[in-house]
Amino acid sequence: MTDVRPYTALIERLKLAGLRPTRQRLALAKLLFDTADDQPNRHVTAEQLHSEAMEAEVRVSLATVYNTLHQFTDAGLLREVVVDSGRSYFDTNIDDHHHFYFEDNGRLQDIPGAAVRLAELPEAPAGAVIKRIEVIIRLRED
Amino acid sequence: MTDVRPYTALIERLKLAGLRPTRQRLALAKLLFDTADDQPNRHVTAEQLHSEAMEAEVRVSLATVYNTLHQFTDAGLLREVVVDSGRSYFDTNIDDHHHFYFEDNGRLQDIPGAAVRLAELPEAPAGAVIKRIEVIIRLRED
DNA sequence: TTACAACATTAGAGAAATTCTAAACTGTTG
DNA sequence: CAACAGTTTAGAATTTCTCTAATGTTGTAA
Repeated sequence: MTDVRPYTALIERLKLAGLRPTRQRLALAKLLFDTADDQPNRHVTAEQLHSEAMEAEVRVSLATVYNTLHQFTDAGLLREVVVDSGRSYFDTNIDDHHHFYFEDNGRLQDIPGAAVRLAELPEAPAGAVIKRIEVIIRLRED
Repeated sequence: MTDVRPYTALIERLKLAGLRPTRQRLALAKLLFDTADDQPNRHVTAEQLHSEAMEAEVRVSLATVYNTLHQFTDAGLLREVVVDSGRSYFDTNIDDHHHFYFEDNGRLQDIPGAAVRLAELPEAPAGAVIKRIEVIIRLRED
Protein backbone atom coordinates (compact mmCIF):
# COMPACT_ATOMS: atom_id res chain seq x y z
CA MET A 1 0.00 0.00 0.00
CA THR A 2 2.47 2.56 1.22
CA ASP A 3 4.88 3.75 -1.39
CA VAL A 4 8.41 2.95 -0.40
CA ARG A 5 9.49 6.13 -2.12
CA PRO A 6 6.96 8.47 -0.65
CA TYR A 7 8.12 11.47 -2.62
CA THR A 8 7.76 10.09 -6.11
CA ALA A 9 4.01 10.51 -6.15
CA LEU A 10 4.32 14.06 -4.87
CA ILE A 11 7.00 14.88 -7.41
CA GLU A 12 4.74 13.61 -10.15
CA ARG A 13 1.86 15.62 -8.79
CA LEU A 14 3.86 18.83 -8.80
CA LYS A 15 5.16 18.22 -12.28
CA LEU A 16 1.68 17.59 -13.59
CA ALA A 17 0.67 20.89 -12.05
CA GLY A 18 3.49 22.58 -13.93
CA LEU A 19 5.55 23.25 -10.82
CA ARG A 20 9.17 22.35 -10.43
CA PRO A 21 9.54 19.94 -7.55
CA THR A 22 11.93 21.87 -5.39
CA ARG A 23 12.88 20.84 -1.86
CA GLN A 24 10.63 23.42 -0.29
CA ARG A 25 7.62 22.67 -2.43
CA LEU A 26 8.06 18.98 -1.85
CA ALA A 27 8.36 19.37 1.88
CA LEU A 28 5.27 21.55 2.04
CA ALA A 29 3.37 19.22 -0.27
CA LYS A 30 4.26 16.37 2.04
CA LEU A 31 2.92 18.23 5.04
CA LEU A 32 -0.22 19.15 3.17
CA PHE A 33 -1.02 16.11 1.08
CA ASP A 34 0.75 13.09 2.47
CA THR A 35 -1.90 10.69 3.61
CA ALA A 36 0.50 8.11 4.98
CA ASP A 37 -0.17 9.37 8.47
CA ASP A 38 -3.91 9.11 7.94
CA GLN A 39 -4.58 12.83 7.94
CA PRO A 40 -7.78 13.45 6.06
CA ASN A 41 -7.95 16.95 4.67
CA ARG A 42 -6.51 20.09 6.07
CA HIS A 43 -7.29 23.75 6.54
CA VAL A 44 -4.11 25.66 7.17
CA THR A 45 -2.97 29.22 7.36
CA ALA A 46 0.43 30.24 6.06
CA GLU A 47 1.61 30.84 9.59
CA GLN A 48 0.50 27.38 10.70
CA LEU A 49 2.15 25.62 7.82
CA HIS A 50 5.32 27.55 8.42
CA SER A 51 5.35 26.44 12.05
CA GLU A 52 4.85 22.84 11.04
CA ALA A 53 7.71 23.08 8.62
CA MET A 54 9.94 24.44 11.36
CA GLU A 55 8.98 21.61 13.66
CA ALA A 56 9.68 19.13 10.90
CA GLU A 57 13.17 20.62 10.56
CA VAL A 58 12.38 21.93 7.12
CA ARG A 59 13.98 25.28 6.54
CA VAL A 60 11.49 27.35 4.61
CA SER A 61 10.91 31.04 4.83
CA LEU A 62 7.47 32.43 5.46
CA ALA A 63 7.60 34.18 2.10
CA THR A 64 8.10 30.85 0.41
CA VAL A 65 5.19 29.37 2.30
CA TYR A 66 3.00 32.18 1.01
CA ASN A 67 4.34 31.79 -2.52
CA THR A 68 3.85 28.06 -2.43
CA LEU A 69 0.33 28.19 -1.07
CA HIS A 70 -0.65 30.59 -3.81
CA GLN A 71 1.10 28.56 -6.49
CA PHE A 72 -0.64 25.41 -5.30
CA THR A 73 -3.93 27.27 -5.30
CA ASP A 74 -3.41 28.60 -8.81
CA ALA A 75 -2.45 25.12 -9.93
CA GLY A 76 -5.66 23.71 -8.48
CA LEU A 77 -3.99 21.67 -5.76
CA LEU A 78 -5.47 23.80 -2.99
CA ARG A 79 -8.46 25.98 -2.51
CA GLU A 80 -8.52 29.24 -0.61
CA VAL A 81 -11.30 29.72 1.89
CA VAL A 82 -12.19 33.18 3.14
CA VAL A 83 -14.07 33.21 6.41
CA ASP A 84 -12.16 35.70 8.45
CA SER A 85 -10.94 39.01 7.20
CA GLY A 86 -7.28 39.16 8.00
CA ARG A 87 -6.52 35.46 7.77
CA SER A 88 -6.44 33.17 4.76
CA TYR A 89 -7.11 29.47 5.00
CA PHE A 90 -6.05 26.94 2.42
CA ASP A 91 -8.01 23.75 2.05
CA THR A 92 -6.51 20.54 0.76
CA ASN A 93 -9.96 19.39 -0.23
CA ILE A 94 -10.59 20.73 -3.71
CA ASP A 95 -13.81 18.84 -4.30
CA ASP A 96 -17.10 20.68 -4.36
CA HIS A 97 -17.96 21.22 -0.74
CA HIS A 98 -18.76 23.81 1.88
CA HIS A 99 -17.67 24.73 5.39
CA PHE A 100 -18.56 24.99 9.01
CA TYR A 101 -16.64 27.78 10.66
CA PHE A 102 -16.20 27.78 14.44
CA GLU A 103 -15.96 31.47 15.16
CA ASP A 104 -14.79 30.91 18.72
CA ASN A 105 -11.55 29.19 17.84
CA GLY A 106 -11.18 29.85 14.12
CA ARG A 107 -11.41 26.20 13.12
CA LEU A 108 -12.84 25.14 9.77
CA GLN A 109 -14.59 21.87 9.07
CA ASP A 110 -15.73 20.52 5.74
CA ILE A 111 -19.33 19.89 4.95
CA PRO A 112 -19.58 17.30 2.23
CA GLY A 113 -20.89 18.79 -0.99
CA ALA A 114 -23.91 16.53 -0.88
CA ALA A 115 -25.02 17.75 2.54
CA VAL A 116 -25.83 21.22 1.27
CA ARG A 117 -27.92 21.70 -1.77
CA LEU A 118 -29.25 24.90 -3.21
CA ALA A 119 -32.83 24.64 -4.26
CA GLU A 120 -32.98 27.89 -6.13
CA LEU A 121 -30.15 29.79 -7.61
CA PRO A 122 -30.31 33.35 -8.86
CA GLU A 123 -28.93 34.15 -12.27
CA ALA A 124 -25.60 35.86 -12.46
CA PRO A 125 -25.89 39.58 -13.15
CA ALA A 126 -25.38 40.59 -16.77
CA GLY A 127 -21.77 40.50 -17.88
CA ALA A 128 -20.74 38.21 -15.07
CA VAL A 129 -20.14 34.52 -14.77
CA ILE A 130 -20.36 32.42 -11.66
CA LYS A 131 -16.94 31.29 -10.59
CA ARG A 132 -17.88 29.50 -7.40
CA ILE A 133 -20.63 29.23 -4.85
CA GLU A 134 -19.59 29.13 -1.24
CA VAL A 135 -21.74 28.27 1.70
CA ILE A 136 -20.34 29.06 5.09
CA ILE A 137 -22.19 28.00 8.20
CA ARG A 138 -20.94 30.08 11.09
CA LEU A 139 -21.05 28.37 14.45
CA ARG A 140 -20.90 29.41 18.05
CA GLU A 141 -20.12 27.21 20.95
CA ASP A 142 -23.22 26.08 22.71
CA MET B 1 -42.92 61.88 4.54
CA THR B 2 -39.47 63.26 5.19
CA ASP B 3 -38.73 64.03 8.81
CA VAL B 4 -38.02 67.72 9.23
CA ARG B 5 -35.61 66.80 11.99
CA PRO B 6 -33.70 64.08 10.23
CA TYR B 7 -31.55 63.24 13.21
CA THR B 8 -34.27 62.46 15.73
CA ALA B 9 -35.01 59.09 14.20
CA LEU B 10 -31.33 58.23 14.11
CA ILE B 11 -30.85 59.38 17.69
CA GLU B 12 -33.70 57.15 18.75
CA ARG B 13 -32.26 54.28 16.81
CA LEU B 14 -28.87 54.59 18.48
CA LYS B 15 -30.42 54.88 21.93
CA LEU B 16 -32.51 51.80 21.35
CA ALA B 17 -29.32 50.00 20.40
CA GLY B 18 -27.77 51.10 23.69
CA LEU B 19 -25.32 53.50 22.08
CA ARG B 20 -24.87 57.09 23.11
CA PRO B 21 -25.74 59.32 20.19
CA THR B 22 -22.50 61.21 19.85
CA ARG B 23 -21.71 63.55 16.98
CA GLN B 24 -19.51 61.02 15.27
CA ARG B 25 -21.89 58.14 15.60
CA LEU B 26 -24.76 60.26 14.38
CA ALA B 27 -22.83 61.51 11.39
CA LEU B 28 -21.78 58.00 10.42
CA ALA B 29 -25.28 56.67 11.00
CA LYS B 30 -26.58 59.35 8.70
CA LEU B 31 -24.15 58.37 5.97
CA LEU B 32 -25.02 54.72 6.43
CA PHE B 33 -28.71 54.68 7.09
CA ASP B 34 -30.27 57.91 5.94
CA THR B 35 -32.64 57.06 3.14
CA ALA B 36 -33.62 60.66 2.40
CA ASP B 37 -31.33 60.60 -0.60
CA ASP B 38 -32.87 57.38 -1.89
CA GLN B 39 -29.85 55.23 -1.24
CA PRO B 40 -30.97 51.63 -0.90
CA ASN B 41 -28.55 49.55 1.08
CA ARG B 42 -24.84 49.86 1.31
CA HIS B 43 -21.70 47.77 1.48
CA VAL B 44 -18.89 49.86 2.85
CA THR B 45 -15.38 49.38 4.07
CA ALA B 46 -14.03 51.41 6.95
CA GLU B 47 -11.76 53.27 4.60
CA GLN B 48 -14.64 54.14 2.28
CA LEU B 49 -16.85 55.39 5.06
CA HIS B 50 -14.01 57.44 6.42
CA SER B 51 -13.51 59.08 3.04
CA GLU B 52 -17.19 59.87 2.80
CA ALA B 53 -17.10 61.45 6.21
CA MET B 54 -14.18 63.61 5.18
CA GLU B 55 -16.01 64.72 2.06
CA ALA B 56 -19.05 65.53 4.14
CA GLU B 57 -16.88 67.74 6.33
CA VAL B 58 -17.35 65.46 9.29
CA ARG B 59 -14.20 65.19 11.31
CA VAL B 60 -13.91 61.57 12.38
CA SER B 61 -10.78 59.56 12.85
CA LEU B 62 -10.32 56.25 11.12
CA ALA B 63 -10.08 54.55 14.51
CA THR B 64 -13.52 55.88 15.36
CA VAL B 65 -14.91 54.65 12.09
CA TYR B 66 -13.63 51.18 12.94
CA ASN B 67 -14.99 51.39 16.47
CA THR B 68 -18.33 52.61 15.26
CA LEU B 69 -18.71 50.00 12.57
CA HIS B 70 -18.04 47.28 15.11
CA GLN B 71 -20.34 48.80 17.67
CA PHE B 72 -23.11 49.06 15.09
CA THR B 73 -22.47 45.48 14.09
CA ASP B 74 -22.57 44.26 17.68
CA ALA B 75 -25.76 46.21 18.19
CA GLY B 76 -27.35 44.56 15.18
CA LEU B 77 -27.53 47.70 13.05
CA LEU B 78 -24.99 46.40 10.56
CA ARG B 79 -23.78 43.07 9.36
CA GLU B 80 -20.21 42.22 8.54
CA VAL B 81 -19.58 40.40 5.30
CA VAL B 82 -16.32 38.57 4.76
CA VAL B 83 -15.50 37.90 1.15
CA ASP B 84 -11.95 39.06 0.88
CA SER B 85 -9.23 38.36 3.35
CA GLY B 86 -7.73 41.70 4.14
CA ARG B 87 -10.84 43.83 3.73
CA SER B 88 -14.00 43.97 5.80
CA TYR B 89 -17.32 45.02 4.36
CA PHE B 90 -20.24 46.21 6.41
CA ASP B 91 -23.74 45.80 5.06
CA THR B 92 -26.61 48.07 6.02
CA ASN B 93 -29.01 45.32 5.04
CA ILE B 94 -29.46 43.15 8.10
CA ASP B 95 -32.28 41.06 6.69
CA ASP B 96 -31.69 37.47 5.79
CA HIS B 97 -29.99 37.59 2.43
CA HIS B 98 -26.87 36.57 0.55
CA HIS B 99 -24.30 38.11 -1.75
CA PHE B 100 -22.84 38.27 -5.17
CA TYR B 101 -19.19 39.22 -5.03
CA PHE B 102 -17.52 40.65 -8.11
CA GLU B 103 -13.96 39.53 -7.64
CA ASP B 104 -12.64 41.78 -10.37
CA ASN B 105 -13.58 45.05 -8.73
CA GLY B 106 -14.45 44.04 -5.18
CA ARG B 107 -18.08 45.06 -5.38
CA LEU B 108 -20.79 43.34 -3.37
CA GLN B 109 -24.40 43.01 -4.39
CA ASP B 110 -27.27 41.66 -2.37
CA ILE B 111 -29.17 38.60 -3.38
CA PRO B 112 -32.61 38.67 -1.81
CA GLY B 113 -32.99 35.95 0.77
CA ALA B 114 -35.79 34.40 -1.21
CA ALA B 115 -33.65 33.92 -4.30
CA VAL B 116 -31.39 31.39 -2.61
CA ARG B 117 -32.85 28.50 -0.76
CA LEU B 118 -31.06 25.59 0.78
CA ALA B 119 -32.74 22.31 0.12
CA GLU B 120 -30.81 20.32 2.66
CA LEU B 121 -29.01 21.57 5.66
CA PRO B 122 -26.49 19.61 7.69
CA GLU B 123 -26.82 19.52 11.42
CA ALA B 124 -24.48 21.61 13.47
CA PRO B 125 -21.63 19.60 14.99
CA ALA B 126 -22.13 18.60 18.61
CA GLY B 127 -21.64 21.44 21.04
CA ALA B 128 -22.15 24.08 18.40
CA VAL B 129 -25.04 26.22 17.34
CA ILE B 130 -25.61 27.78 13.96
CA LYS B 131 -25.16 31.50 14.13
CA ARG B 132 -25.63 32.33 10.48
CA ILE B 133 -25.58 30.78 7.07
CA GLU B 134 -23.84 32.71 4.36
CA VAL B 135 -23.97 32.06 0.68
CA ILE B 136 -21.46 33.89 -1.44
CA ILE B 137 -21.60 33.64 -5.19
CA ARG B 138 -18.25 34.66 -6.58
CA LEU B 139 -18.39 36.23 -10.00
CA ARG B 140 -15.95 36.94 -12.76
CA GLU B 141 -16.42 39.37 -15.56
CA ASP B 142 -17.53 37.69 -18.70
C1' DT C 1 28.82 16.32 -16.37
C1' DT C 2 29.27 20.79 -16.91
C1' DA C 3 27.48 25.16 -17.81
C1' DC C 4 23.83 27.95 -18.36
C1' DA C 5 19.42 30.06 -18.34
C1' DA C 6 15.27 30.02 -16.15
C1' DC C 7 13.12 29.56 -12.19
C1' DA C 8 12.84 29.48 -6.95
C1' DT C 9 14.14 30.91 -2.33
C1' DT C 10 15.35 34.10 1.10
C1' DA C 11 15.71 37.89 4.54
C1' DG C 12 14.32 41.93 5.29
C1' DA C 13 11.95 45.94 4.04
C1' DG C 14 7.48 47.51 2.80
C1' DA C 15 2.34 47.70 2.48
C1' DA C 16 -2.22 47.54 3.92
C1' DA C 17 -5.75 46.84 7.19
C1' DT C 18 -6.87 46.88 11.66
C1' DT C 19 -6.24 47.34 16.78
C1' DC C 20 -4.22 49.39 20.82
C1' DT C 21 -3.03 53.10 24.06
C1' DA C 22 -3.33 56.78 26.87
C1' DA C 23 -4.67 61.42 26.99
C1' DA C 24 -8.33 64.70 25.96
C1' DC C 25 -13.18 65.33 25.37
C1' DT C 26 -18.39 64.89 25.71
C1' DG C 27 -23.04 63.11 26.84
C1' DT C 28 -25.84 61.86 30.65
C1' DT C 29 -27.13 61.73 35.40
C1' DG C 30 -27.88 63.48 39.74
C1' DC D 1 -23.59 72.26 36.17
C1' DA D 2 -20.37 68.92 38.30
C1' DA D 3 -18.79 64.45 37.99
C1' DC D 4 -18.08 60.33 35.79
C1' DA D 5 -18.60 56.83 32.60
C1' DG D 6 -18.29 56.33 28.08
C1' DT D 7 -16.06 58.27 23.55
C1' DT D 8 -12.84 60.08 20.52
C1' DT D 9 -8.36 60.80 18.90
C1' DA D 10 -3.56 60.60 16.89
C1' DG D 11 -0.15 57.94 16.51
C1' DA D 12 2.20 53.85 17.53
C1' DA D 13 1.83 48.99 17.34
C1' DT D 14 0.33 44.63 15.44
C1' DT D 15 -0.80 41.37 12.08
C1' DT D 16 -0.91 39.44 7.78
C1' DC D 17 0.74 39.43 3.57
C1' DT D 18 3.68 41.15 -0.55
C1' DC D 19 7.75 42.94 -2.75
C1' DT D 20 12.64 43.27 -3.85
C1' DA D 21 16.97 42.16 -5.17
C1' DA D 22 20.60 39.11 -4.09
C1' DT D 23 21.60 34.26 -3.89
C1' DG D 24 20.73 29.49 -4.75
C1' DT D 25 18.74 25.50 -7.34
C1' DT D 26 16.78 22.89 -11.18
C1' DG D 27 16.35 21.03 -15.77
C1' DT D 28 18.59 20.86 -20.13
C1' DA D 29 21.51 20.60 -23.84
C1' DA D 30 26.04 19.91 -25.41
